[in-house]
Amino acid sequence: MEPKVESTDMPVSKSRPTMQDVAFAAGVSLKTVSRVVNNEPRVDKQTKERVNKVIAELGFRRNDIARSLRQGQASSMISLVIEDIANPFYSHIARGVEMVAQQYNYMVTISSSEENPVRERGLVNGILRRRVEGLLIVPAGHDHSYLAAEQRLGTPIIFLDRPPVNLVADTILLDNRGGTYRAITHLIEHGHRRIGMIGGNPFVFTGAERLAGYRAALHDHGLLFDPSLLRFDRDDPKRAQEATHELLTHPDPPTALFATSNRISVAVLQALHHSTQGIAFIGFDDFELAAMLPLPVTVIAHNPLDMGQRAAELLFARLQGEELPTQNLTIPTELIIRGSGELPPCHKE
Amino acid sequence: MEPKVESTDMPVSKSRPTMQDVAFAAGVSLKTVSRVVNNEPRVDKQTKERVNKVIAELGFRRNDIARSLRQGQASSMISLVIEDIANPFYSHIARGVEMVAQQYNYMVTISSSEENPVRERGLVNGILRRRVEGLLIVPAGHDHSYLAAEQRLGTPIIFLDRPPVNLVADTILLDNRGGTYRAITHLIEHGHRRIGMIGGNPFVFTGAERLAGYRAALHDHGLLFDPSLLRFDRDDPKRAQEATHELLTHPDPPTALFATSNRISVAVLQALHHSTQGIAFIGFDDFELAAMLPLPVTVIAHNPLDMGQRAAELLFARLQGEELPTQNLTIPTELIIRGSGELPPCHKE
DNA sequence: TTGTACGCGTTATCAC
DNA sequence: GTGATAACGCGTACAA
Repeated sequence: MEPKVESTDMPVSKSRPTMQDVAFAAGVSLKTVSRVVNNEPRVDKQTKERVNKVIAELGFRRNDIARSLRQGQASSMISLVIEDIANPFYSHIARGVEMVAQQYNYMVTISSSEENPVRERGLVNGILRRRVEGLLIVPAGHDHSYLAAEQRLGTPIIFLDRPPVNLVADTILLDNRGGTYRAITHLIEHGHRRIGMIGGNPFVFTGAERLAGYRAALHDHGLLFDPSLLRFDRDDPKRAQEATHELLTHPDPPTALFATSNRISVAVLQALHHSTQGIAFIGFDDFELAAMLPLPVTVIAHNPLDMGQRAAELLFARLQGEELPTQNLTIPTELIIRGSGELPPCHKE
Repeated sequence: MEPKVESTDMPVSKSRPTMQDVAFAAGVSLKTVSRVVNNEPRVDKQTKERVNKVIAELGFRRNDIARSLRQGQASSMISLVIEDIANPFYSHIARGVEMVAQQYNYMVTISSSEENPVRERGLVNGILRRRVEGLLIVPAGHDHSYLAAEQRLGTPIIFLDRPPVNLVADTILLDNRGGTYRAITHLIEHGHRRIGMIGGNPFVFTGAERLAGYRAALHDHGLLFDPSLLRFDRDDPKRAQEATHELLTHPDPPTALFATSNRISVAVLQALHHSTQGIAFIGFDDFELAAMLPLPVTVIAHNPLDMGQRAAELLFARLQGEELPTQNLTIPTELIIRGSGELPPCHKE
């Protein structure tokens, strides 16, 4: 296909028109074009029209890279680093962030760290080299002291879902411990004494907090903590299903299960699907269709979209120079009773 | 050149260290620092070490904005414009795009158009002003001729899920018509003669294609096309549920339903949840837990992550100068039989 | 109202 | 090996 040549006296070149080109074609100075482009007040009506016409003809578009270089650091971009955008928890956070960013005419870059500290650091370095104005991060790494210099230079950095390590920064967390405590207590109140828990990495902040909530609930109700009822590092669906089977065939099996994330919940429920044992179940994180399964699923729910919005709002407040002390927000959780968490203990036979 | 009034000594305060600062502190020239930073070959081992030490001390980070200004348009960023990142269909596309982009050390900006042409255009303009190197877009607008100039300047633009209007560009689509044809045929083969369809906007490309597939399947099997069995503009869950009830209470009701998207499927299934009528159902798009509902859901499935990957791969091929004719790819769909689509017709009583 | 000169932080060119 | 100088495309300060 031949590119269609348009009827201009300017040759259709392969290079992008600049303000200089526009100025030349309109017979004005570069600065005048700049004024028109940026809607500055003192420009003659006719000059403005002529310039705008040329801009349209040439298909000129302001180069925001050059602009932000000149203006300091106004790249009008912020970045979000999460674990995996395909996970609904993170995609809802991303949506919340983006909604706020659009109000400010900012773009958002989104990168998935895949829970890999090395990758995370590479991503963050790339982001900062591009001089984005702010960073929202769900950290995977275990040391964020390397961000201190960046913070001092004025780049707002906000941690979501997990706190920073070796760094003081704004942080927005879920009530992991309280939510889990609530879930376990709920099961205990329904008569359960042996409650299995299937989770991810127990050394990651959220994992540790949820484990702490589990232990606290047992302790406060005078129940024994039995490590043989716990399975960790089960973020992989296959491994979560294996864990489920292990617990079901435990010599003294649990009568209830608690899963610490949406992904794990789904895998566990799949494993339980063909089981005839009516085992009680509660999961951390709500998920679509939880209410429509044969046995509707009781969950600890929260609002990740809100989490993203509040994080972004805080970021923009800082970008606009508001002087706030370091913020530590906690998003509340809620027990949604649907049926699976209210089953009574039912011993195998 | 003479007056070097600034930066006599003093540790860095509020301003970001530049190569100039590093050069001064290391007692070398600007260019030498540049060589070290970019790992250029001809630098003395010792000089390199010294410079690197100063870089670490000062916390210097290359300014990629300035770099890309100088280098032409190497912003190392591409952009993805979709309808809503919180929708699993789009978040999986995004994941696929990002996986490929990471291999090339590119960042991805993601923006949600919310199916609004005006917003879409605003987003695209902002993206192009920032001199992003390539654009992947699920278009909402009905005229993309304004992108022709940008294309000629060499920016690869790839359309996903829907084709461009008034523009020739690479396009990656689903087999909407074929998938729908397959679903409807499947229902017909199971004895259905009256098949309801609940969809979104029938004038959007995907909607029109799916409707065409529906009509073709009916026609090829000698069945009458009855418009009273169709409901459109039901992307909103509430409205999809209303549509379901309308069809269930139709004087001569359908014995099977087809929903044209994941969102609509979920809403329809919720509406059917408390219905006692055993109506057959197939949905376009697979979704998590479809297999685990009381009546496992038969769907027309496809692979959005693959769609994102292939789009991104095509984009990078073009960025690297490969001269290909305009590509028109189609992602295949697959009928996944789970039970809901195999119910026989069951007349109300 | 409009134009000139310079600087933003980096890389390319071409000397030394 | 290393360094001086000129771009890149735009905005700021100030002059005309």
